[in-house]
Amino acid sequence: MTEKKKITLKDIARELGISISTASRALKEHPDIADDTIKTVKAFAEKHHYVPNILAVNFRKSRTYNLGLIVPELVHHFFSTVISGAIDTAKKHGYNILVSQSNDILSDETVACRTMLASSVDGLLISISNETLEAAHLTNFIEEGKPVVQFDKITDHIQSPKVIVDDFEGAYQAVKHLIEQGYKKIAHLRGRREVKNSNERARGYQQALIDHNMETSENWIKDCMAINEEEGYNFCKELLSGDNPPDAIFCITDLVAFGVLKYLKEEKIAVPHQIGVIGFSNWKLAEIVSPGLSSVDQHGYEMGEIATLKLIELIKNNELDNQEVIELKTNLIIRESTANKIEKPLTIG
Amino acid sequence: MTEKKKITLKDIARELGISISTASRALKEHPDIADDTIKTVKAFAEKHHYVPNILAVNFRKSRTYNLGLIVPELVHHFFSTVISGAIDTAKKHGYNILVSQSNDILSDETVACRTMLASSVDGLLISISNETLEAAHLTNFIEEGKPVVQFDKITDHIQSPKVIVDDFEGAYQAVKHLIEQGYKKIAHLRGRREVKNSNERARGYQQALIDHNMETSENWIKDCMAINEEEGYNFCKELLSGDNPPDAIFCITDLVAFGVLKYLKEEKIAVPHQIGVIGFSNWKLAEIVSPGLSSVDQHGYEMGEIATLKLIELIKNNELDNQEVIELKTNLIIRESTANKIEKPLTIG
DNA sequence: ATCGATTGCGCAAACCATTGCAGGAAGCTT
DNA sequence: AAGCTTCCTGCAATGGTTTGCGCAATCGAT
Repeated sequence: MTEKKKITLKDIARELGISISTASRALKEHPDIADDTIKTVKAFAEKHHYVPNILAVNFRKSRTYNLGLIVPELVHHFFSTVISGAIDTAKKHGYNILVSQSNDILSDETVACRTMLASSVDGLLISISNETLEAAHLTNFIEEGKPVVQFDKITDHIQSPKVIVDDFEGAYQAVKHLIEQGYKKIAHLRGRREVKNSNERARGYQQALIDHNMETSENWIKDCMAINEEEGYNFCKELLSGDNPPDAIFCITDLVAFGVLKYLKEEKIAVPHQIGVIGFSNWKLAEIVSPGLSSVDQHGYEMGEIATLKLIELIKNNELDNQEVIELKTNLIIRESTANKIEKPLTIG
Repeated sequence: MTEKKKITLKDIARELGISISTASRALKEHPDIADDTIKTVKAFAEKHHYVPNILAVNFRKSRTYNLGLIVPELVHHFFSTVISGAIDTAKKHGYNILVSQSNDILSDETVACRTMLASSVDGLLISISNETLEAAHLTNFIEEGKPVVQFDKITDHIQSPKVIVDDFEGAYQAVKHLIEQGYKKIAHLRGRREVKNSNERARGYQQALIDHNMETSENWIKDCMAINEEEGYNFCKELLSGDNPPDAIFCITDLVAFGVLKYLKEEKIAVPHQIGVIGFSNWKLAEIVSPGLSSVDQHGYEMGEIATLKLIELIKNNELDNQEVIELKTNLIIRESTANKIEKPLTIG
């Protein structure tokens, strides 16, 4: 195979009759080196396609310019959007991203962390699994002097910057919107009680109801465990078969909302006129299904960008005790599924 | 701040009064080393949490155990599924995956390749962009002695193993299915002419029509350039407004099919009874929309697995001239959107 | 002519693990 | 007792780059 032989600083030095250190410094335009020398060395390097041996550089500097990124699930619209933002941002700053997934299983997450640490990433971006209630595996990073930035699904058990979405406010706005559309009995298909985001959204839901003096009922709140379409379908059925059924449903995420929509369609219950439905996350599907699903956009790409920028900043400054919380605002995206009373052109934003 | 000081072989050697080489060999249970020594060294290493400096090891071995992975788009159901398979497989074999995206732009792809090469991945997994008509950036890899494995979207301009889906057969089966359901005038929203997969699918479409003596028409074939929902919508409109409109549409991908479904719904044209629709790729959405979209499953996860396994194999054997083509069979997934005549329970698979 | 500053460059150590080779020690055979 | 294994261990080089420090030469100022 035509393996191009790579030349090293040593080769340059030998050929040009200078020392290795001079060659090294010349390539970096070090002020100690004469312009002529710099020019010669650079020309020679160029001509012979000199590329520094990155492995040697990494070794010398104890840096890899690789960042670890762990998400619960890779095949997931929101997370892949975040990853996309992270990768693009990292690239801009000369970093690569090493991706791994926890499948929402703590042991997988721990292993992923270990692998990342072993392969010497310079820092870690993580959205924790549902099972992650303590954070020894994350503390390891900090102890090794490698910063961690959490995003979206976070834990307070380690001190690190956190980039999150204002789940409370997003939920509040979603429910407020339902109220403004004239819905009176608003149900919530919520997520697990151990997961902070779920609790925040549930809190937003409740606060909005209270602030607007709306009817509430424990029966209108259902706990989704798996957060999938099927749960949406089943809980919707359950909600509508009880007495005093709701006339609108706020779902923890779009996927659940799709299940709801599916059930309603099967039962020929009109959306949005008989029942309003709103999701969360603004998946690609939300704009594609009909009726279009109103949802709350979480700005995943931006979240990836910001978290990555923050991490790079920490690495550069060797900061390990930063605890900044960056909260992104959500965007209410109004589509047909909640266009109940108001017939005027839909507002977005 | 509590940076644990990492200990090195040197420390072990000093503390135990042996040489560095003995320490190194003891940890590897080298036969030259006395059992007692091995036990002592291991105990000491364990106690002080010795971890070999991976950077030094990489440097010494010129290996990183990192694999590069480049896809056109990250936020994409099929590709994220492939990535998921690749990551899980890599992890099992002690490799990490470095992910990057080309956005279907050649220059981005080239840059991504360069970055990957510079950061010294041990090999590359790539699905090329629509714009990639030559492959100098890929040849670079081979020249550096780093194997490349292509998957899904491939080019014949470099010699490398390729993991692909049998697009021809998948398309053939999809169209055959439409024919069997009694559709008579089958249209095809195809992809770009420069893209191999598109051509294969179009070929499968045509062959199926020919083999079953079906009516054909140039007017029933439309070229999608962006491969999005909008194109599906517009071309569907165009198809149905011409004379001799089709009664079934085979779409290059599910996203296009969703556009088609949307138009049909707006126009209140019944699917599958007036028009049958089938997609390709079996996106998550396909099972969620209603009517459920029939599609062709490409086994993305498996593709990721296989491509990664192949790459690791090449790396281990230092093979650079392998040109094996691994072709995965597709799965026809039948849902409501094509259930025209036949009312019996739907078969899947 | 001397001193001091400045400029340009090289020596060598350091980073850490790996490994070929040499050699010492102990135990065995003749 | 000399010679021969067998076992165990250490020396030292290797990989490529970076960097602190020191040295030499040059130049200007006194």
